[in-house]
Amino acid sequence: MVADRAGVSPKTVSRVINNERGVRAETHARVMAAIEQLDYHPNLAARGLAGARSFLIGLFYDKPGDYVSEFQTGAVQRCRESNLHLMVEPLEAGSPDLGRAVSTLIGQLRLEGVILLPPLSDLPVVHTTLATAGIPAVHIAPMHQPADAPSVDTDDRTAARQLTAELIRCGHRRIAFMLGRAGHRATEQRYLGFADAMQASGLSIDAQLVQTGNFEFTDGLECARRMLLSPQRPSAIFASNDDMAAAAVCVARQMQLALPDALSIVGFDDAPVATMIWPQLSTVRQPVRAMGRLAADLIIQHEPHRRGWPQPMPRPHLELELILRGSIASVRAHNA
Amino acid sequence: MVADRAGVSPKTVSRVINNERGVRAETHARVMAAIEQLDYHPNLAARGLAGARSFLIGLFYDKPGDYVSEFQTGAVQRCRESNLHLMVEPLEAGSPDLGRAVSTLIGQLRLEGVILLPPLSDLPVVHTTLATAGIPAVHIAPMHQPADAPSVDTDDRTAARQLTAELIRCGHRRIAFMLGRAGHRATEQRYLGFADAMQASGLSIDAQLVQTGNFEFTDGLECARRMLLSPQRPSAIFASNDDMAAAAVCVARQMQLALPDALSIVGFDDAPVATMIWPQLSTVRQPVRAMGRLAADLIIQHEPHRRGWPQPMPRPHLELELILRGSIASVRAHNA
DNA sequence: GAGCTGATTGACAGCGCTGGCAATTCCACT
DNA sequence: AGTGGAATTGCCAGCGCTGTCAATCAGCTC
Repeated sequence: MVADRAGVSPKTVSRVINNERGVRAETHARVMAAIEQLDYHPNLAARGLAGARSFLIGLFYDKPGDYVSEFQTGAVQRCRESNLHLMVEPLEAGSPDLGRAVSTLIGQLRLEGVILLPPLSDLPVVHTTLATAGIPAVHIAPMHQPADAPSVDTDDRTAARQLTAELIRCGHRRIAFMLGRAGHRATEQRYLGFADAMQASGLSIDAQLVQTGNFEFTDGLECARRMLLSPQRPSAIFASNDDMAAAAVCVARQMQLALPDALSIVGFDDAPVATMIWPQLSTVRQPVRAMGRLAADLIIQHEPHRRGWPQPMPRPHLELELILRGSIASVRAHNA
Repeated sequence: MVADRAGVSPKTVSRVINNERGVRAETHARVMAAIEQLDYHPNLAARGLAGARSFLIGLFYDKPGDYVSEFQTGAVQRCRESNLHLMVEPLEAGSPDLGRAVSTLIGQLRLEGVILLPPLSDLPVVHTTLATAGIPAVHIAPMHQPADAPSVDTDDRTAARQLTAELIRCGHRRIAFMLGRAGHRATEQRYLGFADAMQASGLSIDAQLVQTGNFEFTDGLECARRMLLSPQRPSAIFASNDDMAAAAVCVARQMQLALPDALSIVGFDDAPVATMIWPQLSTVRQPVRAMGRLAADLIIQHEPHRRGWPQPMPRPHLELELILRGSIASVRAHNA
């Protein structure tokens, strides 16, 4: 069809579409014109079948949420630049036949690569199944970086250190820390950053003031209560995410504490809730969309050559952005 | 491969996979066993190419967010039951070459159907492009229901009426209303429901107490301020979504109003923020995941026959769930 | 047991494109 | 003009399945 109109063979049209070299400029133009006029769109399935590829990248996630949506938007953007498409697949991290589910997906779709959002990025079944099938996978913020696959991370530790340092700079000495879910890289890194800053300033961490909140708002309520009821109340709370920080705000309010003067609260993620409460949360913004973009990029960079990953294994760390808002106040002399 | 092992022709394997009738039970079992043993997964691209279909449904959205992620999860669930896959595609509602983008997508992917999330569900370009290509589309909560395509809606009007009635039952008489963005079906329906309830109780709506907030938190702040500064302060505020309701909470707090006693506030959507502030918002929960499921279902029901949509055009309305939480208080005698 | 009908099954071509080559064209240089 | 080598282009087969239709088979009837 297009070939006829351009007066060339189908193969030449194929060459133009795939941007192969060795097509005379004049021919190229003629073909492009024909494509344009006929509003021709090559059939992905046929291209895939003939070329033994799929033009598909998978994005596997567990729980839906803001994060997923934002991440996938970034990933799709990058995919488009290379004429690929993103296949989103919710997967149950706890399911017993997760492995089977994954192998069905990759078997049917012949995905060219897969992006794993946490906590899937830490499940051995997923990793093994993918590796066995020879499908390149990029792990997002994994707890344990796989030796044979790249990962995309953010430097949570540094950001947590900086945010803690800011609290210290404002005169806070007793700072409570609310941990996220065990087994998440973020949980570990954010705590380490907090500890770094405390240690650097010669401050001790009161074990009573470190509570585990699993990243959930409701857990955060409980943690905050325990913290604020402790004999020596902290002057600041660092929550590992904004949901829990919001919980701390609620509890403080119920206890009639004047915010932020009587209690500074900071979170992490810059979730929507961070700016929907008063005082607005100081927090750390994650470049989620950029991470999606980068993850897709790693897959795409890898793809054309079909060799292993470049060495050293790419492990980009994206920078986080400190967002200081009204939830931090300086400690008055009598509190310090 | 599988055919050999089962001692049948490839065509019979195909029949089994596609669940076609006319395969003897014994043969069917033999093929299934072979499939199982070989861990065989049919190649989607090949199936698509040969069968002139794609096994792909598109989900087009504009802005990422919680809603999208939740919706798509429901849609994928339904797709899996029919061995289909969901292709998510962020599209810029404002872009001048939106039409071209859509036609490229459907041209390449040969989507079997498309689900349009608002505001895309109201853009004529999208609808026309899809219709021209003969691709079934389901419009989610469109402002104007297209005559030739089904839509999935929620009964916002009824829910808004019920929630307003609840406020009235608690003794509220002066109730302010915060409108969403103009041109959204939700904006209109929620207001109408509010007006229904007011009228049913013989209450008048003070024009000063109806403000437009565009569904944004920041706009909500401004609206709430105007409402609460008005000569006769309302005893309750109905915000068209939870983000704006959260804004009202913030403003009320800054004005030292005791919540919920001095001011009741209700929202809509049951967004995450609804339970992350104090008092927790009374609101209306949208069955987002169920909507995703249903939208996919409509496409899938339509597909096998390749005829037009059934008549009358399916326009399911899902029920919303009233969620009553702490943000509503009864009006004291002296306020009423 | 022949004959007939409907249920199963298989043979074959082809979906729309891309690899792997062979054929052709182009161009610089003798 | 003749020649060799590189640059273009086309031919052919086939990717892994399914649509079509013909072939075969099982179960009955007489």
